Formats: sequence, C-alpha cells, structure tokens
Amino acid sequence: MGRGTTIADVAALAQVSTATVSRTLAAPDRVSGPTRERVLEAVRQTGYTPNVAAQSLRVARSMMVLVVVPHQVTPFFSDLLLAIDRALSQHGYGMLVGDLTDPAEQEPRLVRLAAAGRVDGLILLNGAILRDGDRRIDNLGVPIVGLCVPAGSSVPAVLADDRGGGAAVAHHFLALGHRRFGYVSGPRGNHNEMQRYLGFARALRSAGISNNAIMRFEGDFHIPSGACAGADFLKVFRPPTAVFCASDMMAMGFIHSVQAAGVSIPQDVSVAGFDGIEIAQYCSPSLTTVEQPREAMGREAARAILDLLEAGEGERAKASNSRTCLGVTLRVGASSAPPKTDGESIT
Amino acid sequence: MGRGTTIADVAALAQVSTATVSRTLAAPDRVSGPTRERVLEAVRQTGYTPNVAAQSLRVARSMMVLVVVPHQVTPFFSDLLLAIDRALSQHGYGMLVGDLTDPAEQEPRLVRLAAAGRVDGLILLNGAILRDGDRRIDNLGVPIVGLCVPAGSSVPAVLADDRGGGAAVAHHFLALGHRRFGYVSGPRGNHNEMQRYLGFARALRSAGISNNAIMRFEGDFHIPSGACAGADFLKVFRPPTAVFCASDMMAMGFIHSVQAAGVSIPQDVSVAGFDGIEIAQYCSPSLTTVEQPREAMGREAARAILDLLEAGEGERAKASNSRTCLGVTLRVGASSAPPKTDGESIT
DNA sequence: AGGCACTTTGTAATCGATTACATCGCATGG
DNA sequence: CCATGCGATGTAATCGATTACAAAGTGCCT
Repeated sequence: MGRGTTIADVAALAQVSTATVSRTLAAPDRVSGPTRERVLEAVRQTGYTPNVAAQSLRVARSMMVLVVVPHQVTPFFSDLLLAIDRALSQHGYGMLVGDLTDPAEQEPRLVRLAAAGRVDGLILLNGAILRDGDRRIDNLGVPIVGLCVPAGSSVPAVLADDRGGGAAVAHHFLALGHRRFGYVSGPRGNHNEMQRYLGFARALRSAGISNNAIMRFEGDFHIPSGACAGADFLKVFRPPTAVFCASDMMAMGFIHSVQAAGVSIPQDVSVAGFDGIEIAQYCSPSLTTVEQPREAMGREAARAILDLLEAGEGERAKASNSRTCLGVTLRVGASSAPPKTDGESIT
Repeated sequence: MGRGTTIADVAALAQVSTATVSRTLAAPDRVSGPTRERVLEAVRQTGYTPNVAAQSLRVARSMMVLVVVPHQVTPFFSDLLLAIDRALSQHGYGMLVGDLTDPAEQEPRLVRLAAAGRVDGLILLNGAILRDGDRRIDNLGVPIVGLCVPAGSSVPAVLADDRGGGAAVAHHFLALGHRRFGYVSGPRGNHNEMQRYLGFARALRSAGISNNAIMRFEGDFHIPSGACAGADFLKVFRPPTAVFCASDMMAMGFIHSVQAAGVSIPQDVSVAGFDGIEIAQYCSPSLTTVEQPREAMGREAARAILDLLEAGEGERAKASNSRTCLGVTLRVGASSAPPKTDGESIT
C-alpha cells in the first residue's frame, strides 16, 4: 500500500469526489470540518501520497532543484551541498546533484534536465559553466542562482566576503611581523580567487608593501597544485616568510610538500588557507584559515532560488541582480607565527 | 523554445501524428526512413525535449535514483557520489541525494520520495537506516542496493573487501616488526568496521598475537573521534607501536593529536588508515592506508540498481541476495615504519 | 485475381492529479 | 415569499506523453 493508491481510492473510501480530496490536501479551509476529517482519515488508512509525476504534469513544476557541482568535490562543497539539501527539503523540494563539468556532456544534460521540466531551478557551484554558456543557460527558462560564483548578467548570487577574508589574512600576517609574502592562486579567471588576492594585496599595499613583491604560485584550488606550489617555493632564493593559499586544500598540499623537504611550519614559513574545512584543523600544524559560513551560504542559496521560484515572472526580473554577501572569520591556527629572525631565508 | 514545445508541435511541423513522433524517438526502426528524417528535423528545429513528468506519469517510472548519505559526508563519500552520478547519468538516470539521518525526518521523507513515485530506486550509503527501518524500507516497493552497507534480508550489496584490507594492514605492520598493536574503531555495530577489525585481528592471531593484546580505542569514523583516540593513546602506559584506524579521517585526527603532544610518526608510532582518500596522501606524514576502489564501487552500485530496475519483478527476487565484493589495495605511505627499538615506550 | 502477412501510420484511451465551472442548499434581506 | 449570494461539493477538461488497437498500403503466393 502507499505506492499504487491513487486519489480516486481515497475519494471512494471517504465517499467524496477526487476534487474534494485534492482540496483537502491543498487548501484544508476550503472544505467543511466533517468532510475534512473523513478525507484525512481515508488518507491515513490508505497511506496515500500524491503521485509527483501527475502533479508536476498538471502544475508544470517539478519541485526539484539541480545543483551543479565542480568535477572534483572538495569537503567545502560537500558541506555546501548538505546545507542546501536541508534547506530545500524543508520546503518540499528535492536536490538533484550533477557534475556537469565535462563540456561535451554539459549542454545535453542541462537540456535534458531543465528543458524537460525535470528541475525548476539551478544552483551553480561552478562558475565555468556560466562563463562559457551564459546565454544558453540563461535561455533555459529556469531561474538560476550562483553560489560562490559571481552574478552573471542576470544571475543573482550568494557570495562570501572573499576580499575581506584576503584582507584579514594580510592583517594577521602583518601583525605577526611578516614582510615578505607569497600567494598560491586559484584557477585562472576564478572570481573567488581574484577577490581573495585583491583583498590580500590591497591590505598589504596599505601597509606599504608593493604588490610586485608578492611572490605568486599558480594553483587550482586542489591539493596537488598546492604541493606543486610548495615544490616551486623550495626553489626560490629568498622565499617569503608567509604564504597565503587561496584554498585550504592547497594549503595542505603546500605544507605537505615543503615539510617533506625539511621546512618547518610555522617556524620557517607561516601558511594560511581559505575555506575553513574541518580537516584543516587537524593537519599538523593546524591551519590558520578564513572560515566561510558554509551552512549559511547553502541556506541562503536555497532561499534565493526558492524566492525566485515562488515569485511570479514579474517580480523575478527585479530580484535578478541581487547579491548576498556573507561575512567570513579568520581562524588562527598553529600554521602561522612571527617570522624566525628578521627575514633570514631558509633554503 | 525548447521549454514549452510539446510533442504535438513537433508532430504538426513534421505532418505526422504524435504517435509517430513518439515512436521515432523511442524505436527509430519502427518508422520508415523518410518519415524518420522529417520528424528528426522537426525535433531539431523546435528544440523539443520530452516532458519528463508526462513520461513518468505514463510509464510509471521517474528515471531517478535516490542516494541516501550519512549526515556527515566525508571525502570518501563524495567520491562515491560522483562515481554513482556518472554511471547513472550515462543511462539517463538522475541522482537525488538525501541526508536522511535525522530519524524524525527519515520516514516522512522516504515516503514522500519513494511512495510518491519520485524515485525508482535507492542506493544506501548509510547502514543506520536499514538497521532501524528494514521492513519499512523494504515495503516501499522500490528496489534497494546497499553500497558499503551489508545486504539486509533482501538487499543486494556492493562492498569492498574490508576484511582483506584489515589483514593487509596487519601483515604490513608485522613485516615491519611490530608486536604491540592498537585499533581505533568505527561506530558501534558498523559492518565495515567490524570486518576491518576482524581481518586485522585474525591476521595478527595467525602470527601468534593474542587479540586481547590489541588495544582498542573507540571512534566513529570521523576526525574528532580520531583525535580523542589519540588523546587516550597518550595516557596509556606501554602504548602500542602500531595503530590501525578504521578510517583515514580518524587516522588524521589521531596523528594530529599525538603529534601535538610531541609523539612523532612513524618513529614513535606507526599509523595506518582505511579508505585511501586523496587528502590522506598529503598529511604529514603521508598516510599508510587501504585504498577502496571508490570509482568502481560507485559504478557497481549504479549497475546493480539499474539491473534491478530493468529486471522484471520475477528476476528481481533472484538477484536480491547478491553481493559484489571489490578488492582493496594497501598503499604504503610515510606513517608506518619499523618500531624504534624493541618496544621502548614513549611518555 | 484474391487472400495473407507485414510494414507503416493514425486514432484514441490512458496515466493521476488539479482546477475552472457548474450545481446545490441554505441563509439573509428586501 | 422570492431573489441573491455564498459556501460546499461534484463534473469534467486538462497537462504531455505512451501505446493498444485499428486501418491502410504493399508485396507475394497460390
């Protein structure tokens, strides 16, 4: 039972029409007290659950949101996903997760999902898709919200205060007495990484440190790239005493590879990351990092897409350029400390 | 366009009936060549995509699989999820992800999803749900596959060779010369953790080491519990020289907390984990661990559920007790080494 | 030439809900 | 006492596809 019982079964049992059953469930105050009781009792007895396909077909809504994730899902993203799922499910929506990174797959799948009416809205955790296919996605006809991706022409976004986080790291390093800095970047063109760098670099400049002096290492947010950056770091002559990595994962990779070469953290180099994933607290040494409010970010993104879904077409336009920016917090760990002596380099 | 065009539009454009359009798409060889061309051209021009809700309603299939994940998603699980998604989407199925750990939410949501015909099948990554609600879930009427979850009465399962992995760790430790062992457990009653322990303990017994001598620390697979185990470890008088943690996350927590107390890994203690998550390679020291074939496991679970879905009711019963067991590989890192001297304890 | 089998296409019922519109009864006011 | 209006309920159209069945066309065999 449960599966297979239709609204007609309930109607028969309660001796009313299907219309009344439907109304009882959708707008209980539009049916009289006694009838309502009878119907609800019948629902209970049969274990009736409305068939979603039929509902969707009729009202042209799938009660489903697609979350597009990057190919590689870091702990940071899984936290976001869980938060989104919780928020969506509270409002009766389901979360469909898709890795649409493969460009060849991208469009067909998006179309199959969105155009086929399988999802009512999109949450993008993946800027790459927007950049490349902005207009295609926009024309899909379903509302979109970017989470951690910049608002495109018409895509509302939920962002963390990347710039502020970068600045916080800079101030922390400066307060410790550092004067020579390194930066391990995110993937080229990534919005978050640029903002983090910007915040970091500006704060340093305000303190009289030329941005040209910031030694840059290329990364892509993932661990191996952090390790590569570490390897590069080992090769430079007068290395920085403090390195800001644009993600925790890279910071971990970086630390791992320089430690393997005998460099000690934070005595020889201070390192800071970005994200605040749980695991970063448990590295050795525990990571100084900027914590992004992942739960709140997920919740906000869900709220944003739900607002768009509930809103009529008219109001939708108005909301489209909104940006929600959430604050971040510097969490000082054991990976940062004052520089050893005045600027004596390791190697 | 795309959204909003129905099969009737296509039919009109191609000057055929809707039946022919449907057939062209579902069984191209059942329509003549010229007609097929006309229809396909019309499909292309209109950008038609079949409405999934209508399809589902008619054929009583949602082309959607629900994956039930634990409340806390570790990197190990995200890897599985991505693998499952890839495999499912290749067959036109979508993946719905749900954290159904909250027992109060569990049943209502499961019913809303499964009984409402929103999903055709379940993949469980979460044994807790089975244990507690075995019969309820079974009665939902949708096929279920356990991944990393023991086959219940009638649930086919895909498992990794936990026992073999445990044994591999034991042999590795023994080969290094260790004689005093510790074990950091998973959550009470967890199937994987028991198997891992069993493999570990049996292999040690074969080598003449009493299982009573294995010092046990309680954990729950997650990082903080590993750190607690580490704290407990520090308190014991003659501590083990080699510790097997039932998950990589716990191993990281363990290492972190003993290192903080000045214990060095692997000089003072060797540590091994289980899972083979990427990040474990980048700890300091890199973790010796048992790698589970996550991609293959996800793929197999997807295959299993798809088989069940394609199979008629009749064949379904036959397949129901199947277990697929995938091999694991020991990956030796820098966290294990021969014991310092013969059994001199630290502290 | 007529009948049979087969291929190709169309007609219309169907899935299970929602909802506009119709209907009925009853109370209220003129 | 009848008209009016409102609340409660029922009737039936509708969403967009699939598919059983019917019909029409073609070729082949006797």
